[in-house]
Order: sequence, then C-alpha cells, then structure tokens
Amino acid sequence: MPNKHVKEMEALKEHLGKHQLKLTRQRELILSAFLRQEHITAEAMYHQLAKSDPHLGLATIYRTLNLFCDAGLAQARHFGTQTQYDNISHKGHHDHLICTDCGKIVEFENCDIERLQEEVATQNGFIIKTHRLELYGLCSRCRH
Amino acid sequence: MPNKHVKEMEALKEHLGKHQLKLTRQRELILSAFLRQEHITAEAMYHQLAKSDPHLGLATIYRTLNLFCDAGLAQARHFGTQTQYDNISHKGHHDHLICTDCGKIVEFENCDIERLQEEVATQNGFIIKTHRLELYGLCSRCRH
DNA sequence: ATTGAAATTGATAAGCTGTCTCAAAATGAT
DNA sequence: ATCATTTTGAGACAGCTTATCAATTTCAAT
Ligand SMILES: [Mn+2]
Ligand SMILES: [Mn+2]
Ligand SMILES: [Zn+2]
Ligand SMILES: [Zn+2]
Repeated sequence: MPNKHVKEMEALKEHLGKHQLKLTRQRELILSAFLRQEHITAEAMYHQLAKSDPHLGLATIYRTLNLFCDAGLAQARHFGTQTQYDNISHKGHHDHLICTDCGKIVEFENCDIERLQEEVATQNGFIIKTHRLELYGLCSRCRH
Repeated sequence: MPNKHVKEMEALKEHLGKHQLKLTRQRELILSAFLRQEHITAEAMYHQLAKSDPHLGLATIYRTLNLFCDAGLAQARHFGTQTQYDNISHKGHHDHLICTDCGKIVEFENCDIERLQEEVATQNGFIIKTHRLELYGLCSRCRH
C-alpha cells in the first residue's frame, strides 16, 4: 500500500469500524489497485489482479467495490454494459464526457449546470438527491 | 388504430419502406399500444397486450420497440432495472426528473442547460451526439 | 388470385452481468 | 489463545435482453 493512499485507507478503516466489518488482505489489495485508476469495471480489475493473485474471486471484487461505494470512496456509473466504478476518493462530484468511438472519458464539473438543475427541480416541486449527466460524442481525435 | 396516430403510422411505414421491412399485424398493434403512453417497459406492454392477444411473444415486443427506436418514434432509457421505452413521436428531445420513492417521472426541457453542455463539450474538444440527464429525488408528495 | 422469395413471428435457449449460497478460512475483541 | 463473527472463493442462480430456428405471414411479381 503506497504511502499516498494512507488517507483513503483511513477512510475505509473508519467505515469498517462503524459497521462491524473486518479489514482483510483482499480489501487492502483491491483498494490499492482501485486507487490507481479513475474508472474500472469489476471484470477488468479481476483480470488485472489475477496476474498476482490468481485465486482472488470475482464475487469478492464486486463485493469490495460495492463496499467502497458505501464508504464513499467509489461511485457506480453505467456508461456502457458493465458498471464502471468511479474513483471519487480525492475529488468531489463530477460528470462525464464519453467518446463513443474510442471510449475516452473526460471528467468535468460545471456549477452553472448544477444550479440550473436545482432550478428545474424546484419548479417541479422536486428535491434532488442525486443526478446523472453524461455527454456522448466524439473526442477530438476520433472526429477525423 | 385511432385516427390521431396516423402520422406516427406514416413515419413507421416510411422507415419500413426504406429498410425492406414489412408491416405486420403485430407491429400495428404494438404501435397503437405504445403511442397511448409516455414510458413503458417491454414486459409491462407484454402483460397489457396479453389480455387481448395472449399469443403475442415477448421477443416480438422487444424487437418491435427497438424497431421504433430505429424509426425515431421511441428512445430507450435506463431509469431502473428494466429499459423504459420513451414515446418521443410527438415531442422533441427532453430529460427527466424521477422520484425515487414513488417512481413518478416528470419530463422537462431546458435550453440553458443544453447550451452549457455544448460549451463544456467544445472546451474539451468533443462533439456531442447524444446526452443523458436524469435528476433523482423526491417529488412534492413523497417529500412529506 | 397465385406464386414464392424474403421477412417475421413465437417459443425457448442462450448470453451477459451481477448477486446469492455455503462450507472453509480469516479476523479481531476478549 | 479462544471463538463468535465476518469474509472468502467457487459456482449456482437470477433478471433482463437477444439469438435461434421452424413455421407462418407479407408483398411484389406474375
Ligand atoms: Mn469519474
Ligand atoms: Mn420521456
Ligand atoms: Zn475518441
Ligand atoms: Zn414521489
């Protein structure tokens, strides 16, 4: 576990402590791998980790990534067919631009859009809990 | 087929003609049922139509609703677990507010948001083809 | 109206992603 | 060190949608 992931490790431990959950070798391992990327699917991580840990089960990966979501370190996104687990440990809320050709994902944040969303909700008597904004198109390289 | 659905029927016929597809009793039937609602799942329509047509297959419903998507009459949305087929025949693009408590869905359109989306895309070198904006929360009734 | 190539249908098998089950192993409070 | 509790791994299972394929229907050309 690299030194730079200490803060996230602490956050996980705090969540575990609050919910009578245990810290296992697998959870440490998966956290370390997870924090190295921005978005990853359970299967992709399964294959990635199989090289060093051939007996790590896919179910454990799913369970652990979902645990990270509960702990506020990850967020599940549904860009394509498989769930992408988004690393939100060191950044706040954000939305995505997705290239339908090469799969490139760009994260962005736009306060004006967020404010207008609240406005729309208020006009309709809603109180927003979460939202999902995804822009699909072609990135600069795939456009040509 | 009610008289008021003639325009959509024509749109479907045009799509069929352009793609060497045939007009069948099932397609007419499913179109008629589809146009009576704003959003519906394939299974919901299956059960709805089973009352009058017990032999209409679920696969045919799926195939036909996907055909409507190709023809521009419908749009597939993924609010929950099942695909919702959105009737866009008589309205343009729109986004949704969804109550997580009672499932109520409100459609809205906000040009300012759309414009800001284009801005974000341009800043990142993207050209938007489609987008998805969903606001999840509590409606006025479920808030209390 | 009849023909016949091509498309469609219905029943069901299969596919895909993700969760559940459960015996064995690991954890950690005492 | 003990031992109740949690976790793991392997595979079964579940939910939703698409693929398969023989039988039927459509429709353009007689
Ligand atoms: Mn992200
Ligand atoms: Mn709609
Ligand atoms: Zn691209
Ligand atoms: Zn509600």
